Amino acid sequence: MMADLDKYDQQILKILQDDCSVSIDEIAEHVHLSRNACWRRIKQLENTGVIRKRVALLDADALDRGQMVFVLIKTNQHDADWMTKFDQTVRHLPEVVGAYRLTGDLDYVLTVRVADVAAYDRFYKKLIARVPVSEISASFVMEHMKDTTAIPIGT
Amino acid sequence: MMADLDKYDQQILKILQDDCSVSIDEIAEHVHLSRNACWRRIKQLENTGVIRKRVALLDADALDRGQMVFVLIKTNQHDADWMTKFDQTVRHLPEVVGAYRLTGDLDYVLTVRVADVAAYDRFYKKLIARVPVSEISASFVMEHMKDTTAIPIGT
DNA sequence: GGTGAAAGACATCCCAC
DNA sequence: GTGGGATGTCTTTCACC
Repeated sequence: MMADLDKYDQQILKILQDDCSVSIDEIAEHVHLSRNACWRRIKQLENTGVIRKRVALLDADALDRGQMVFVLIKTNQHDADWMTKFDQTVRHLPEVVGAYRLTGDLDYVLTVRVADVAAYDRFYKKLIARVPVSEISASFVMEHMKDTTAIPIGT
Repeated sequence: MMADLDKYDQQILKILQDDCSVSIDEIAEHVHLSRNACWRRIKQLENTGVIRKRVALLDADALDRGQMVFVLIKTNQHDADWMTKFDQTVRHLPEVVGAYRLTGDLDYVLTVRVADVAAYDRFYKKLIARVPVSEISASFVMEHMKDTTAIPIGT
């Protein structure tokens, strides 16, 4: 799976996943390549899908979504129908920003963004109205110690 | 906490958190404002911190970090010293991309990005060598059903 | 890989409303 | 707050070493 990325590519990626608003000239200066060489590499990284997209990260508090919640879920219905329903439900509920199927004791974990505990309760009622789950527990985030979209490179 | 963002600001933010490489002209066209009005609004959203940063999202597989792991942690040492040590440990371990202190039965959850199960084991050994935890369990992500950095707006 | 040059797109800022 | 227009910077694409 690992594309063959040399140290120049890795350096470029490190910069861009921290701040993609820097100009190509600045990148070229940091990695000690010409502007053109940098540009060509970035284009290729985009075309090969190593760079998936460029997005703005917003302040959740400013948008009244300051409360992040981890929702741990177990099911007793391990059939394809239930899975499809669950899948569609979490995709459509806007509060859900992450949904993962897991190994181990847990079956699923959701990451949910809401304004406050009351808003979570409304979300919870919506969720269980649409798909039955045998066990569900919410853990509210009290402190974000670390939270990055940057993937560790070369460590 | 909620900044007073009108529908124009909200539309602009929706576009940028999905793709920040679009030009201001395109945004202006979509929200039916002049290029200038859009530009001023974006600058203000940046200055007030509603737009925190702009980043490139990379393909974890291409960087050999395709395995995401949720690490659920409980401690029996609820003192400030332990907390400081734990905090510093997760901040310095590059595999950790998210670390959250929670309410409820769990104390902490980490999101970790590694190449595979063997790499997780190496991480696990590093972690417990640096800070004692009374209970720790790893759940490996089998399927990413949803995974977005976009914060739900106006829903 | 590098240079330079040229075209156009783009962000930026001043002005008037 | 809005839009129009001038300006300079940047990206993008050449051809070529």
